[in-house]
Amino acid sequence: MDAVKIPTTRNGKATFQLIIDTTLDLFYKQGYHNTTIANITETAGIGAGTFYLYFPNKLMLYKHILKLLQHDIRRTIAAKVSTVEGRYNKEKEGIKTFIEYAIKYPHSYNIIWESLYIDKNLFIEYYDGFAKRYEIGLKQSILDGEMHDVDTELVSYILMGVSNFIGLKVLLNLGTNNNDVEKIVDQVMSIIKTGIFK
Amino acid sequence: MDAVKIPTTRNGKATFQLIIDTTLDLFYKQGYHNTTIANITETAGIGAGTFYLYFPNKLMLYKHILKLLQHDIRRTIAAKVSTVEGRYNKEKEGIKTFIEYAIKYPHSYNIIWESLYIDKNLFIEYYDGFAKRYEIGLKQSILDGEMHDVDTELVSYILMGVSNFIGLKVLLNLGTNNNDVEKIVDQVMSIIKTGIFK
DNA sequence: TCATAACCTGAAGATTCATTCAGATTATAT
DNA sequence: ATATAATCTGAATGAATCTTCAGGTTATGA
Repeated sequence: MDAVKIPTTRNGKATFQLIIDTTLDLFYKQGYHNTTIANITETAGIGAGTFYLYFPNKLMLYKHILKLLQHDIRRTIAAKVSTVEGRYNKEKEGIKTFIEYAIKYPHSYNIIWESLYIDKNLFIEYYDGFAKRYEIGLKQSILDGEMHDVDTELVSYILMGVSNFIGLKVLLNLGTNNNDVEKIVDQVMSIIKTGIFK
Repeated sequence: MDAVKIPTTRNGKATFQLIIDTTLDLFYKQGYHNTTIANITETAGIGAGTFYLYFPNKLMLYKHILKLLQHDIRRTIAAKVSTVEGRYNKEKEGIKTFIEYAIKYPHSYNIIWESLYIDKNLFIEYYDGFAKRYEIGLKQSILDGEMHDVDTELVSYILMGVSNFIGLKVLLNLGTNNNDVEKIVDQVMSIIKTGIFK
């Protein structure tokens, strides 16, 4: 068996969820590679064998968690973006939501990035998928005349790079100005809008 | 002993270097966590005990390598940037050199990023240091009237984010347009210069 | 040349960790 | 009520890996 086994009863579901919650916390604190199965089961207060009732190994558990997080982060951004009009506002809302998300759920941010060092293909799938979605909106904005005729693929990577590094900065508390997300986002947007050179 | 022991004789230096070269390759191909000491010594064709003659453990070897790479990448960029005049040209040269470096030495790029999941402080030190250097140049450009009065800390993170994600894109061969670095850099610069919105 | 320090080896012990499994408990549907 | 499936346990096995060390080789400087 190499797939995740979904429990059917109430007790089973609770244990399943307990494993996921415990693991989220441990992966965040210690990283994927430094977290052992024994580590997870002991912290969760369950028998070692119970783990294997639901997950064939640590990697499958990671993949399962990654999928959950990806859905959640995308859903959150999509929901927020849909509440505003115009590409500029949508872009701003997207970046803001992403950074807020990174601050609110540093676990997620951390675990998604770690995929690069667990299974490179997971990472590629994630960011390539993200970029492709981005491009759809960008292309529309160009058609609408809201945006210059840029290379949408490149711009989607640029925007991901910007969001991710600002997220990283805020998350790791690098530098000094981390207090006010709204303010940070405003500045980022103004730079994206008009460029930095005279 | 918890430090790296530098060899004194010619043979010693050769073995030391052999360990580093072998490890660079293995870390790149398999990642830090999937690379064992036995793995390194066998590939290098030396006895297991020889490793411990120079490095107390894998982490110290990693730190040593990371330091070497950081110096090299910074030196390379600084050298290139100093050959051109004006902040815009310097910025362009910096981004171009960074991306070229990532393509030429994917090992380095990969190993530096991995620090986030080996020892978070190493990662923080690296990028915070990089940002601080960046800021010096940016501040000067503002004084010279070449650049808008932006938040230099924020802009340095934005520029790092952009370079890193473009590097990532090219490296992982994401998307389609990866052939011509010069062309990519030109587009990136034009976006940074004038912004993306009308 | 030869004493000495540096260098090198790989088998062996120690440790950590993943995974199994026989046996026990619990929930649920009929 | 009870048969059945689902759930749970944790000691035990075994595989992978780190690290040491006693003994051997090589290079170098006096």
